[in-house]
Amino acid sequence: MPRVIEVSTDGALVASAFERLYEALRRLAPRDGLSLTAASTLRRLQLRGPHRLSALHVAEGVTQPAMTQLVTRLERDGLATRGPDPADGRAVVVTITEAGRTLVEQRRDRYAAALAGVLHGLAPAEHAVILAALPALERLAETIAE
Amino acid sequence: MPRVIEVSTDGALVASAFERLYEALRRLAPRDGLSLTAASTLRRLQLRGPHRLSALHVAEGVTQPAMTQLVTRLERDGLATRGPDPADGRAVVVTITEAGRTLVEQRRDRYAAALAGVLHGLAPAEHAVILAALPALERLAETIAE
DNA sequence: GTACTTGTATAAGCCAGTGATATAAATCGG
DNA sequence: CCGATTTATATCACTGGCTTATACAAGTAC
Repeated sequence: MPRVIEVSTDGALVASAFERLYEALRRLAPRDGLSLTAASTLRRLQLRGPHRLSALHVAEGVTQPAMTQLVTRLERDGLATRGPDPADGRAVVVTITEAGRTLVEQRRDRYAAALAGVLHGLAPAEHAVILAALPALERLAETIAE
Repeated sequence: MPRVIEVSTDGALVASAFERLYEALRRLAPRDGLSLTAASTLRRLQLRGPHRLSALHVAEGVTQPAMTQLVTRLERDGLATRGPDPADGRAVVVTITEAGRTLVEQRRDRYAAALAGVLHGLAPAEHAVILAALPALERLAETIAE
């Protein structure tokens, strides 16, 4: 049974806690008709600017047809636009619209408000230890994202 | 602009970090054809025993037809079974199968291994501060789940 | 026992993903 | 500079997973 005990124990501990946290965060997420991929793609477009469609499909970990269809829906809903790439006639450049930015900000605001409410229900010490762990958690996320 | 500054600032901080963490964890999740709801439902059945279909749909936050269909797929895939409720002729009791338990455990193991690998890449101090925050994060998850 | 309520199922429709394939633009070897 | 190949995107057919609306059978209340 023993095999790299320390690391695998930590992994199991963290996995168990993160499984529950993930489920909880899923329930906290705003229900405004954006799929997880749609929300993530919009955030990416807002934070890091226009992307080629192929860059988006790789970054979001979905197939290229899935991203083509997602961009079509985003465009139809006025959240993003397709444009040509002056440097490559085959490529499509996807850009977030003002409405898209507004939606991303609204989602973040609502999410933040919901989280603030929940944090409020914790003991000050619990609150503090979570705040203290945030930089490490962001590093963890960064590491996973490669 | 200022409105309950302290809490809303914490909420925004935590929201920003959790948004990224959530995305990262989503990428880390095993791709074995189980939807988020399917995985969550199986975990619930494993941890807390058989449930009536109506209890599952409420707990998982989906509509009743969605749960009927999910249970149908779980049954078809041999991961759960439908049974009668001796106390109520209308009700259906859903029970996880051995194959279902095995799948849940495999997922958790793979998830734990992946997380352990990532944690390994962090500095010891980061690792430690995350471990220290786990109980508070579990409490947070509990609070969200009501 | 009729009327109401509750638990589940069915139907129709949209969104979101897949693999296979098509097509146009770019690149490359001769 | 031209045919062959590669690259970027789109289209097609299909499945899964969710929704609302509705049907129906079993329990409950009078």
